[in-house]
Amino acid sequence: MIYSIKDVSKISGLSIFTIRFYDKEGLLPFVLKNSSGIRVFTESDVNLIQMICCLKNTGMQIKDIKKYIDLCMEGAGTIDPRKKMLLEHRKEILAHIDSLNENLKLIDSKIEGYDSRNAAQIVNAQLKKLNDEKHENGLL
Amino acid sequence: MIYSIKDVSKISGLSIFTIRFYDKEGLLPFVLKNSSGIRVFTESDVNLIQMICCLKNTGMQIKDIKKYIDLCMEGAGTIDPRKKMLLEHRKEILAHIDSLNENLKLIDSKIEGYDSRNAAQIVNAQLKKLNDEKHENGLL
DNA sequence: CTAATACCTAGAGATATCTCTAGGTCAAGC
DNA sequence: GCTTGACCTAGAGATATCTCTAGGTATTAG
Repeated sequence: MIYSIKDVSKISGLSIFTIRFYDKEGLLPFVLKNSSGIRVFTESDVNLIQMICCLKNTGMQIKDIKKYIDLCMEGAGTIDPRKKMLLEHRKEILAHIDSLNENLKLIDSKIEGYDSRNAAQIVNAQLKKLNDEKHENGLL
Repeated sequence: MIYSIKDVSKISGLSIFTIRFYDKEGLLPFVLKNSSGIRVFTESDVNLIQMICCLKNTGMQIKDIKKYIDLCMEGAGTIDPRKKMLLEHRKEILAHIDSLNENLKLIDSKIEGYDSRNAAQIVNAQLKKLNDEKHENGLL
């Protein structure tokens, strides 16, 4: 099974422009071209592109993804440094998740604050209404 | 207690340049200047800046943070839309965390794959060594 | 044969977010 | 009075990541 750039765009969610841009940046050295100069993607190319998306989605910069891909192209001898990169990146993702959860606390407390302020406003409005009624009834 | 821009930089982790940039972008309409034109930050300014950092750290764009701050400046009447914004943003953060965890799975499986490939290589090396020894000993 | 379509490259433009520079003001200490 | 240091503004420059345009080629359907 081979894929056109359009196919890969649909599969990966990257725009065609972005795929070409990634190629220009050296992220896709494994993608071959046919005799007319058109990119022809294999199953394994698509898998690698999915991995690139995965790294990108988790915040890895293009230049670092390139380092990883370059290691992949060098063959099985680079499994150790590749694994090291992924473990390092893994740590950063976990730290990022922690940071998001931490920041979420402040946001949640803000939301709660708004709830209680709203509640206070409602209570105040009700008290005011009661008070007004008393005035109307000449009780105060 | 009042703070200089340098103090706020230390407290917030933002560079002085960034604080001024945020002010230029309209994120800090609450910060007053003294008669010499120097920014003077109050306790509550610092708190709001922490909130801005929190929104920024969780991926909110500056133009959206500005919308939130503008609502804050309008007073208590905007609590509902502010709360709505935060709830919406909260949802996005949770989705982002989910996406990170999802991508993490692929990365983890890749790391595992490297582990087993490494293990396989070690086994192969050992088998090769045994084989070589047998050859040396004339057993094969 | 021609027109439509999908692809190509090189390079310009866009976007978001800083980051820094130049040139100036102002207050404090010597 | 002068220097030093922290601050100011306006605007240029940097960075990362796309996004698009112009101009051209190859394939295919009518």
